[in-house]
Amino acid sequence: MSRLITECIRESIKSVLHQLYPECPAAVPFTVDQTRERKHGDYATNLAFILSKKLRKPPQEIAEELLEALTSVFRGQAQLEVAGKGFINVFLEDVFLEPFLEEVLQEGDEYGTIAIGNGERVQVEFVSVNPTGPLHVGHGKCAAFGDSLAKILKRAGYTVEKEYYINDAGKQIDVLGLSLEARYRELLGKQAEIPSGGYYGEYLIGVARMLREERGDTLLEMEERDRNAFFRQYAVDKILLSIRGDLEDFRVTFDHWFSERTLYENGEVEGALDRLRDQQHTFEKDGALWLETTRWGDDKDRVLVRENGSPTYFTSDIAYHWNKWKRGFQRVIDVWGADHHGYIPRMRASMHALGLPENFLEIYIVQFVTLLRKGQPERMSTRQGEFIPLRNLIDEVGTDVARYYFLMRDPATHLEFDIEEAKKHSMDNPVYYVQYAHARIASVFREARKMGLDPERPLKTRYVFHGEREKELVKKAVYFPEIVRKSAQQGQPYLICNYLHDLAGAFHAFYNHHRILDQSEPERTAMRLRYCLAIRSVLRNGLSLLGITAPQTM
RNA sequence: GCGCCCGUGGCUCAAUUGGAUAGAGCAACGGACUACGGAUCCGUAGGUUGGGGGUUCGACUCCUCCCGGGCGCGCCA
Repeated sequence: MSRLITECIRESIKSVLHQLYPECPAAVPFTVDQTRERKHGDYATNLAFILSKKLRKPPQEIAEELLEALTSVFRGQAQLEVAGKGFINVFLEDVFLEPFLEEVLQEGDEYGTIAIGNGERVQVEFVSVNPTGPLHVGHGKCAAFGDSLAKILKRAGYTVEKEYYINDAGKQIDVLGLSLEARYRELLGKQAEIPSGGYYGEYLIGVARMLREERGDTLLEMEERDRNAFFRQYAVDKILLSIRGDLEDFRVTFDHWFSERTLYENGEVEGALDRLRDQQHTFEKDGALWLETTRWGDDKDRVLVRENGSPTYFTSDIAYHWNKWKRGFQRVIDVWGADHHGYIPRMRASMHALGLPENFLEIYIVQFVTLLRKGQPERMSTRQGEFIPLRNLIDEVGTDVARYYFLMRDPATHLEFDIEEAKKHSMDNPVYYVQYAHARIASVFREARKMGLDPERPLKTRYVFHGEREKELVKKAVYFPEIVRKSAQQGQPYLICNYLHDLAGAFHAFYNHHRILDQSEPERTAMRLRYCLAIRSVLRNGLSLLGITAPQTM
């Protein structure tokens, strides 16, 4: 389990706080964090500003009062100063960093594991694309995000399960079956037409070919009801198979694939309806059954059961989330494409109607991707067939690059993805920049072994930092657990990307300014090898949270 | 029309969630050790944070009104 430097500093500050101001409540919400500028020290706290309101004294005065006590608490570990209008800056001594550096080396691949999740059971549901066509690039962004978020939450101490919800019921699937049937008939030289609102994509022709190969023309004689059911199921199975294959090549896997149809088959849709009726949140109008979602801020009430007696998609979705609750998850995360954001209010309302806790459902909205190719934007829409399959992107730029580009930004913002730029093997490309740092360390280790040196050998002396660059590098490396925490709390993998890029930069600078392997300076060489070992662990662990490889050579 | 998201150097994005003089990478320009991988490093230039008003010790961040862009507003899923 990795320790957090900021927590360490906070604890020391808290002890002083109790001595000096016993009247203050235990939980004063002050922050300790890295400074933006070197001259402000390594860490700074805004404690004096926070206390100023309670104590009715100017921040600067309070900071001065605190300084003496703090200085003695941190003696030998750090130097302190009051600066600005009341900031207390912390300048760490080298010895302070030593145990944290040792921790990286000891924990290795486990470094960065923290315990904020307390084993809480969390489910992340993402992608969940209708099995009516292949995955496109926008789905790829959702896939990378959900997968990485799950990894990060796991690292932060949550018990995480990943799930894909298969929408294998409803009208769209009926239309899909009919579309496949039309393609099948075409292949057999029969008159056929794809129904309106149907699926014209070429992939269905491929599916139809497989079908012809397996069954010849025997399906034409089937009874209509059986035939429809058969085409539906066949289309869903084959398309799901290809979706699963694409996801695997994108290194995205799921713990569960949950079928919407089973909710109907097991009576869970009825069960959810009963529950909603019992809670008195439904009413009948125009022959349909409604949920009064406006009660919780939706702009309209929503239909649960149509006039013709069949439940809406909304209803099965409520049943699905009720099912998640019954499975014992304390929190569920839904990752949705931006086109579904209008769906949020009714979904939240339905959670209230079921009587579930306020924070049970968390929804992340992933904005669209604009693919650029030589300045030309390429739009995508599943319905019109003018989409770019995720498969093509993987084939063109590779999984590492695609995942990094999807993850390097807040998913709530529109992403510009320039394919030509992403293909360049140069410093334009942040993925390679980070991976190169890792490969470089591997290369240094290969050289070291040739010289008979073992980077894993523990140090016999104390660490000494030769210059600011070295210290800077180590300081950044041991900040990793902090980044894992922030990233988990905010649900933001991009913080990991930014951090890794920054750490790689610090390493490249270090590498260019210092000779690591120097036979005339064996002790310094040993220390630097230890730093490299630590950086390698952090780079590796960080990349693994993104689902990106850490190569030995490039 | 209503709702949600977004607006930061020429381009793509940060800014520790209200903290100190708004930082990086591309692109531009100028440089780097006959040694560990030059896919690297060092430096220069570039800003009224879309605009106005407000809240306070302090605003890119919060409130309000405009402007511009994206998405949504089915008894579809």
